[in-house]
Amino acid sequence: MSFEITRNIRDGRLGNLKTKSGIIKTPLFMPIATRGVVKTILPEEIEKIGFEMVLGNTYHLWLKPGTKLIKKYFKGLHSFMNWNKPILTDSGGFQIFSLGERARINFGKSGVKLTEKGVYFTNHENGDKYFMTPEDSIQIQLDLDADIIMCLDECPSYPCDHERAKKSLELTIRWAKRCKDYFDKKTRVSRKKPLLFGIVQGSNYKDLRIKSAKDLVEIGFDGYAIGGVAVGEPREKLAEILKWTLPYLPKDKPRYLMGLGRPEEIVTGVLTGIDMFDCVIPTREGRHGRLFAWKKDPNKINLITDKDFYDSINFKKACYKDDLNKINEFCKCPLCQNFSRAYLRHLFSVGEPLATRLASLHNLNFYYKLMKVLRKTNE
RNA sequence: GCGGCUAUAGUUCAAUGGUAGAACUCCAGUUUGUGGCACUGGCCAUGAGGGUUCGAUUCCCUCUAGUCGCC
Repeated sequence: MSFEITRNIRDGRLGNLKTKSGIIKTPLFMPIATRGVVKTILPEEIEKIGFEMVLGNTYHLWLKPGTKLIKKYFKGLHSFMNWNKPILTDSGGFQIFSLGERARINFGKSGVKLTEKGVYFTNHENGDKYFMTPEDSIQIQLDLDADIIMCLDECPSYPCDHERAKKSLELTIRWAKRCKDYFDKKTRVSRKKPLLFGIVQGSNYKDLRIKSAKDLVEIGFDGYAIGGVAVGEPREKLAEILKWTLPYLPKDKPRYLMGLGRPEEIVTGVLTGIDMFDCVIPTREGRHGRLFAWKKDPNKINLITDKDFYDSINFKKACYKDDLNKINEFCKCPLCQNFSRAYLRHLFSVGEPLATRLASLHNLNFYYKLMKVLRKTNE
């Protein structure tokens, strides 16, 4: 397990991340395969675009189909979903809290209850009651045979006062220690160990972010994630939080900004020193008709100086009904190579599933190209 | 030709002698460790003419259009 820095981008790094399923280039973006599938997209298509790692979700996969099936009959998520490159699994912490709101809508109450030992929550789809400890989360992720696994954390929403944020991150730190202890015990004899990442919390308070980072580093992880970002705080807070936190994280370990983001936020992240990203934006917005388009040739863009490099266009709009142009002249995806704006708008307007597939493929191509350009920046 | 029925938003349908509602479309916005096609807003209507009435989209008459039945 190592993180080899090969080049510098300003304060950040460009490197190779070694996992048990292979060495992959950073900075990288992970498409989200919550339920063991990047919605509507085949693994071979993900790989063809260039992505080297996807994100699976402990929460969803635990509820359905359950780890018994995946572990016993498939020996892990790779074989189950037919993806043999690296997989990162989220711990489930974020979903228990973010989907608590959905459970509230469906069943009248969120059902989320935190205790020192673990968290009680309600399945947002059918109302079933569950209890998960930090140890459970690690065990599920080991059963899924992920390459990078995350500590169970509490992710408070915004706004969150200082006292609550402090209590929350202290619980997250105690849970992180338990995750690490359990992980070490369970992987002592393993030849191919996954990497275990800790998650920095602390809302948007400088002292708490620093404390969180220091305490995690003291426990010692294979990588460090920045969590609790893009939960409703003002956008300009992102760069601030990164600048507070990153100096306290070891330079020879990968840093992962959880859940982000928009293209310009990913640029900010890379330039500040983030190595890994994941986000629902390319796939979810694609499914809803919004597509990213380069304003100029991405191979000629300087992302350090050029802040206005793309458009985000809603192709459900009637103004594209008779638009015979390609979606984006700079894109090499199947949609842009073969179809018109009018055709895509038609597919969306009649609700054909191919619309969401083509749009997801397009946006994933955009995000991959963005990462590729960022890896070349200041080469 | 005779008789019945209908006429409300771009479309399909509500309601009412006193501010005309909904769904879809359309228009705008939202989506950040996934919501399987979502969410939040917004625009747009009583076929035409006359009568009764303080007031008619509503009741009455004529016309027009559609629709069904009969010859």
